[in-house]
Amino acid sequence: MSIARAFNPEVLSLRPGTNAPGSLTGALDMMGAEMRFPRNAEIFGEGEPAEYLYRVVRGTVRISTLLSDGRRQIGAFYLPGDVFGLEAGELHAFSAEAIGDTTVVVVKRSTFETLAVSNREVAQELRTLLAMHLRRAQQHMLLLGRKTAQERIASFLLQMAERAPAASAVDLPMSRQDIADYLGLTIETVSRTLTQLEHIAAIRLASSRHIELCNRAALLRMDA
Amino acid sequence: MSIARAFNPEVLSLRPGTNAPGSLTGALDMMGAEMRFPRNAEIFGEGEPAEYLYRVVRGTVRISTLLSDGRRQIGAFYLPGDVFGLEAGELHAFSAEAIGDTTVVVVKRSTFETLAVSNREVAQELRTLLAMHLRRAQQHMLLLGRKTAQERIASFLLQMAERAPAASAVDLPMSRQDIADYLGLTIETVSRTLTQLEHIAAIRLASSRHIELCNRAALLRMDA
DNA sequence: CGGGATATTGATTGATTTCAATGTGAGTGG
DNA sequence: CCACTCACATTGAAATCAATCAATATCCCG
Repeated sequence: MSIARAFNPEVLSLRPGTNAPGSLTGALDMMGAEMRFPRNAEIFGEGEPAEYLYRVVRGTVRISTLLSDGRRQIGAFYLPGDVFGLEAGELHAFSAEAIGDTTVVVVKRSTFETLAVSNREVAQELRTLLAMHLRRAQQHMLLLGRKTAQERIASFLLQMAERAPAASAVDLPMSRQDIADYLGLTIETVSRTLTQLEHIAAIRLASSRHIELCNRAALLRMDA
Repeated sequence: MSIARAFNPEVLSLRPGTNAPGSLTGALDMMGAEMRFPRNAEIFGEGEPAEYLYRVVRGTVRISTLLSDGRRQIGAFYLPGDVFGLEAGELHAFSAEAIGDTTVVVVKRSTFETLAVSNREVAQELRTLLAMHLRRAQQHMLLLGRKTAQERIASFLLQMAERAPAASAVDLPMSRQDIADYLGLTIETVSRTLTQLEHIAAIRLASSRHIELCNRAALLRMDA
């Protein structure tokens, strides 16, 4: 049983609203219950009913699926501000786990669907959100399909940098294994490729989780 | 300039409606202008404004993007009945081409967006459609990430079979190159893997475009 | 019956995986 | 404060799968 369902979000205290009513993320903040998940806790599992919509407040979330023999594909990482948990059908196609201690706000999906019926702004936002997820999935597809290890790592670093406070360095919340499973590589290849990028002075590995992008142009060139 | 814009769909004669008003595909059929594209014609190009929504009537469509050095990734194939052309932003992230002679119906996106505002059924359908595309993209991601050539081909064949009239055989509208670019493999690997599957009697290559699935269980086992 | 595009098959190369060992860093308890 | 430990990361050597290079083969169409 996932931790998400061990609690009942509805009975948790509501947090005071912080912004525009009517907007989806606003509604999430206003009506959402805050939940905390420790490192590696499951937020929802593959195949479980998709009852809630989530927004990351602090920490990082990964969604993933397992192949029968244990190979894992990570579908996306969600950073603070990201909304996740939207699904095509009634069931989650991926499972979601906290990477490191993570706080999310949660609202019932049905709440939104009700809202969307009367509130065209929310309906529009739900569509925009879905479209954004679709675009990201397509981008990820491109990355997995025909790129070399070096290109994948370069794309990944640039992608993370886009979302980082400082564009010239990234703090990776996830392990090498997570990166590998996201990029369709092995942990060894990720490690080797990073060292290789350091050798050509495209990056600097300040520590294993903190990477400085010394030569953004070089990375962009690799991004193909 | 893409052929799609060489015509103006609005001046083409409207076809009589054939079904439920209010439904999205119904509206597409009713209000949509029919357009024909010869083999390999571009329906829309990457980076062009996403002004229309399309539905395949006859034929097959592929959406693809090119990497800088010519590598191509096919994002999806659309068969008769499929709706495509929805986009996150204002611009197409992929280009779309007809595989073989193809007929589509087209409506302006703005028409739908107007409709969606007043008609919650259409709004709901747009969301469902987006969600379906997202699910497919995620599925495709899985296929590209950590699967062997054999697993990719098996998945692909099963996926095509699901949509075929007879589940025990598939007629492939696309070339080996298209399959390769969809699966992130080379044409040679696709070809070799198909012969290999024939050798183990999982399939039979009646002709290069017509494949009989002799042993669905074996393919499912490979699907991992 | 060409002729060009499409597909298959073969030989070889090469990138990434796999197997294996070593290194590093954070947290714990002595 | 240091030694210990465990998880995580890096590095090395060998094996493997798919890509590449190259040659036929087949199909479709005029």
